Amino acid sequence: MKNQKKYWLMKTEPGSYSIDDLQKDKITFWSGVRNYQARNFLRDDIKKGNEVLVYHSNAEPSGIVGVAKVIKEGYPDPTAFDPKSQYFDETSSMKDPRWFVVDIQFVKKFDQILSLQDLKMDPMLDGMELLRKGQRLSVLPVSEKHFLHVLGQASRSPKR
DNA sequence: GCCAACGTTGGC
DNA sequence: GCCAACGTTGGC
Repeated sequence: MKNQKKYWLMKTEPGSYSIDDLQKDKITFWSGVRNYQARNFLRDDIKKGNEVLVYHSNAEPSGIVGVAKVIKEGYPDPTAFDPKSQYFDETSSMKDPRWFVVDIQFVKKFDQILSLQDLKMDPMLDGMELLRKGQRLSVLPVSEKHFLHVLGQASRSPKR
């Protein structure tokens, strides 16, 4: 069976790259992922046209801040080959690249962040990978049901 | 800054 | 292959 996952969540620390940076850049390559499970998603499973929830971690508050779309599938992470990059990895070679990236394009920034606290309190999101205790993966699959629900929550009129 | 919950490394 | 030591992530 082909892998049919279509929706993903990608974490970033807004201090290093935020949704605002993505909105400004329009397109970026999602670099610096140095975890094998996340690498496998980037290399094998994430397809052109897939949609991505952008998540701010180590933020105030942490939470989902917007949506992006995959426009180019996995290819070797150029920062792994760059000795000047903080993501440089001498064990990754051009011939046998160890780390991968995808290109994503900005789609939208939510009017209000969906904080981790909001997400945890939402019974519709029970079972969401992101909310699993100890979950540290920076690239995660999201079910269609959860993805659509998050979009719905984000487009509601702001709480006051 | 603390620390739980991971993932990775390397000795054996 | 086991597992202790170490490093990292990320909430709080």
